[in-house]
Amino acid sequence: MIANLKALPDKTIERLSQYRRNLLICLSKGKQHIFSHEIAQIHNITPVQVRRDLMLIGHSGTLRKGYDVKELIDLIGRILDTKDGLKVCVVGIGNLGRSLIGYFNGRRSKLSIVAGFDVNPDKVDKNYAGVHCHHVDRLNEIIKRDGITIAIITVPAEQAPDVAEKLVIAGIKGILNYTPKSVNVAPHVYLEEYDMITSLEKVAYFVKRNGNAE
Amino acid sequence: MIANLKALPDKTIERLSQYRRNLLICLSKGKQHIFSHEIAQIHNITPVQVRRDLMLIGHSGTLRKGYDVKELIDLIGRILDTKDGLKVCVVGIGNLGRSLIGYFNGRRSKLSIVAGFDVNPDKVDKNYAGVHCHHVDRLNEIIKRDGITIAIITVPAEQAPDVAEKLVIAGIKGILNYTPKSVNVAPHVYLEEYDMITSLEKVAYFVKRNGNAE
DNA sequence: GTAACATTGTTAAATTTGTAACAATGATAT
DNA sequence: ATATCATTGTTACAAATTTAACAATGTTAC
Repeated sequence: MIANLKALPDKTIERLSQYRRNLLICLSKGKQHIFSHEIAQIHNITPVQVRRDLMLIGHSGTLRKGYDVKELIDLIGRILDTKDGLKVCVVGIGNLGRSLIGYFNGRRSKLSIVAGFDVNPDKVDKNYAGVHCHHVDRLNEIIKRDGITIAIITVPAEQAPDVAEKLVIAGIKGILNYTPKSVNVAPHVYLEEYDMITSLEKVAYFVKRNGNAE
Repeated sequence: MIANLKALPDKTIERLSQYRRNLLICLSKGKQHIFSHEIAQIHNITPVQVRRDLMLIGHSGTLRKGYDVKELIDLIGRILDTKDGLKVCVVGIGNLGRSLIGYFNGRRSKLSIVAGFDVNPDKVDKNYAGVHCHHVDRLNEIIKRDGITIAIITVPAEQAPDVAEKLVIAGIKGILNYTPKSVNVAPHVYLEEYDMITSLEKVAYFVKRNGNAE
């Protein structure tokens, strides 16, 4: 690895992922160079922030010509991706789980959802957008067999802590928990949690606030 | 309104929403008092942060007895909720849209999803978990008719900017955008964006990082 | 009744994140 | 050839958020 010895800020990582996605679209449209203010506009942020992020990853643009789109995509890839990619599983094949699988499939080459898990016998051994669904009882076995390192939890909230525990035992290194129930994991496991209800209540709060202010 | 004249920090709002959800569970189990460190443990945060949040909303606990669960729930309600509630619509009745509707229905009394929209004729005029799906062409009409103030966007990414624009014109006050495409809205409209791919790539980055460190 | 203690509420420090300011630079116009 | 200009890269500043420190206080144990 070249220069990313010091950890990049969380928020920069998030933005890099987003930059890349849109840069790929730009590239597919034949755009070869892009200015910081163009990237900024796409993402509703300031050009300064874009330049700062790119500075942090050590990318240099050309004065008056902007950044080379292809180079930038490659560099972000070297930061975000692993050489051989990582395998992901989804635990809980409800609407949300299926939505994630469908959303993802074929989009990002270096991350791939390779397995699903559910307790419902109607779902077990069926395929969802090309992903095979196993019974949760086989969690440990399949994760180890296939070398899966990342798991997404989309089961009913009550079951989340239990699932998380099993995932950690199975050797999972990163968890994305979409249930409203926070889970505990060993410190070496990276945990990211997101809860849609919270987001909606937050929006509601600010709508209420703006209304009061008028 | 009593004391929330000064805006509360974003993150505090998010946590309040989560506290309340778990406090309701505690209450239903008959627990009447709770300590800051108990709340903290549920949410994987520090007791200090909990106390600080509660300080900000002006709640007082009883020394050595903790916080009165019911009082706290009520106070958070006074901050987050509006008296008559707010109406929400979901634009895009795919897996994610349906997941949100199912997830939400009946859970929070003060926010209710009252309408869905889609372009697919197979979905139009059907019900999803009790929510009627209209054709997107009727967006403006229905939003105004029913007094909907909040919208969740779960359409394919390319269509997000266009949908957002229509929503703003229809008078929506808050938008929750779940597509990877960032949208522009007038400054008086509160916008929250979340992208699942970004979260997953972020988890992958930190998994990679932890691995390298070893 | 007194001392020890657990727990709260608050102020201060540290960290993280975003914004502004501006020098450096090379292309473009005249 | 020179001046102007747009744009980058970087440093310094500001705002938001988290963490630490600790005084205040009422409860419990003795």
